[in-house]
Amino acid sequence: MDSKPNLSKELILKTSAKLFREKSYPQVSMRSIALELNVKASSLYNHIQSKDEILEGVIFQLVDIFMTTIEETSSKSIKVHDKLEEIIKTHIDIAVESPDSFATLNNDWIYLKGDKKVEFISSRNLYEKKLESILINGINSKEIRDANPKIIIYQLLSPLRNIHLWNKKNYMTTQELKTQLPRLVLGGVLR
Amino acid sequence: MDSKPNLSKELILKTSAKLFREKSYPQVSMRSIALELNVKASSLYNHIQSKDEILEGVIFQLVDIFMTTIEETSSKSIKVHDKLEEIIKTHIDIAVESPDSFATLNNDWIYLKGDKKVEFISSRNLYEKKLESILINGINSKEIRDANPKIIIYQLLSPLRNIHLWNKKNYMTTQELKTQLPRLVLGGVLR
DNA sequence: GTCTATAGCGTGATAGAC
DNA sequence: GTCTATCACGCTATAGAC
Repeated sequence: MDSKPNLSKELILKTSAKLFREKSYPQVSMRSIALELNVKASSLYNHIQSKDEILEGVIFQLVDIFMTTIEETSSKSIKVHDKLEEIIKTHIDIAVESPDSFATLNNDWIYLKGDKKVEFISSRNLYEKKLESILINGINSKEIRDANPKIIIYQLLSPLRNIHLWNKKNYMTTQELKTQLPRLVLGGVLR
Repeated sequence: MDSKPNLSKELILKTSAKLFREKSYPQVSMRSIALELNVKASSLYNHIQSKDEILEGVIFQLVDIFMTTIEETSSKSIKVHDKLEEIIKTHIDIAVESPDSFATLNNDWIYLKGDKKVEFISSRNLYEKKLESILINGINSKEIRDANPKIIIYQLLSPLRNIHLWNKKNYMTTQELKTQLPRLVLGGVLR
């Protein structure tokens, strides 16, 4: 950012997410966010109430998307295999489209405070419950290997929550990710 | 810790790792470490030089173990499948035996500074290189599905680096992890 | 709506008595 | 080797001029 842009909450969130990803939330000061935006730190407070509010904004923008899409996918009348593939592709889409917020969501949620932290953890638990019930359906219908569903969830979600790391290094294209990842991830799950 | 123990560097590292895991490195003050040990913060400095040194100690204890074991596994004359299984089991062992240090290694390495951060990243890259060359051997010998090795690494390492999270919730026993995880993880990889 | 100046606080670390 | 006291610093956030 060289010239002085029109400051807005949205711009502050976007810029902050980039810095949070690079250095993590506690290492990013209000001064450093302001510097990136070519203003003084005190100017930020005309658009946001606190540093916490920035973190909450970045994270819950994505939480809302994840919760909406898992709800939609859950309620579709399609095969379990297709539901899982849809979930995987949604993760890839979000990680590719908003890599900074995605990284912040996954790395910096611990720095949420009070109610917001509780809300985040509840949402995450609910997401995992939805996924678990899809998996249990798949186990019952013999579409999915009969293993502990908790382990399967962990086996599915761990790579998905790290896509931003691996994608950053440009080891592979988004297209390659989208074709190879579902096959590879689901290869150990389906039967 | 109720009574006053004999302070030592080892005890400080162990106690700190527990706190780092709970709250992350920047949120753990020297005062809070001291409180946990029933001493004053200034007393810690008779056993360690700085807060940074604590983090480095916790992390590199495990880095050394990982680097030694990957080296050993690499050079064994066994099937690729068995090498991968050994690597997975080593991760489980370390995560079960030293969950606090393991969590700190995976979550808080970004807070390393200067040379130590560089050294950490080099080690991690070297570890991944070793794993990659095992995988490439497996692809050549047709033991492993022909996919982008970088994606396979990511698919293998992501769950392994999160074992402490899932194990903490006691969803499954260590034994269950050791039997189910390799089968599940490798199911998508082997052919 | 942005600025300068500063309040108020918590931090890592040190000096020096015991 | 542990303590009390304290320094120096960087942080979030606010007050008030423009």
